[in-house]
Amino acid sequence: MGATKTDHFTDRQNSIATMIKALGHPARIAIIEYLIKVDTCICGDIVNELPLAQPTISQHLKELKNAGLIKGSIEGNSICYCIDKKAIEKLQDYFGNISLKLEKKNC
Amino acid sequence: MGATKTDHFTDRQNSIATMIKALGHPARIAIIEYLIKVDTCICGDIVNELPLAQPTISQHLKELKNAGLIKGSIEGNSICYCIDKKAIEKLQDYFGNISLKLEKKNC
DNA sequence: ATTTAATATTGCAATATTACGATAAAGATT
DNA sequence: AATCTTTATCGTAATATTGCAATATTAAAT
Repeated sequence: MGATKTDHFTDRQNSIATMIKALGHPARIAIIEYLIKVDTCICGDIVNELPLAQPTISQHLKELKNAGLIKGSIEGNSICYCIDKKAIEKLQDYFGNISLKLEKKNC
Repeated sequence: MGATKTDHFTDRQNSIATMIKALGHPARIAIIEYLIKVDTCICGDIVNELPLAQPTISQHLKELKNAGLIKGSIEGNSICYCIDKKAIEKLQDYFGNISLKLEKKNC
């Protein structure tokens, strides 16, 4: 095996898991945190910031983009990346809702 | 390769990524959501609920536990699992903080 | 038109993850 | 004590992820 059985879970569960999974790597956390700091930047900036090779950064950016966490707009030669606020809000809502539901419960 | 270069990121980044990563799988999302619904339960209940074999569920529970997202207390023969509120709050805070920082920015 | 700059893609090796059957471990039940 | 119940662990196959060198792509600059 090795393949996640996505067909056995709801679309919503798969969708939120995909989004969360994209953030479940320190390099991608670091990219997001760097983007928070600088607002927008190009791939090369991140390559200079993090100890990973350019293709690796490019791959991580692709994953973040596929998950909807960042947006990239072509700016002549380079691509200007930034965080998609809506995605972060979605995650915030998800965990906020869980917290709310847990308040009433005890364990 | 295939091994994450954890040594190149901060402890905080690695720690939050580990926690988030643990939730980045639909089965574990489903387990957490089931736990929210029933408050506490034993492994067997989850095995009955989800379309995965017992060893697979046990493995997912282990990962959630290692990440600090759930707690398990021995209850005679079985183990009573429940969500660790503090962990969820930590995640909520993390995304809440990001949202806050993003409010001031535009992209 | 050539060269330079910035990203993406390809191909590949190393490692990690997912899933499950078989089995072990440990307390409960008879 | 023997059996049942519940969960964990081991072993293993299939697949996915991570990381990078080499190369391709695309636009800018000369």
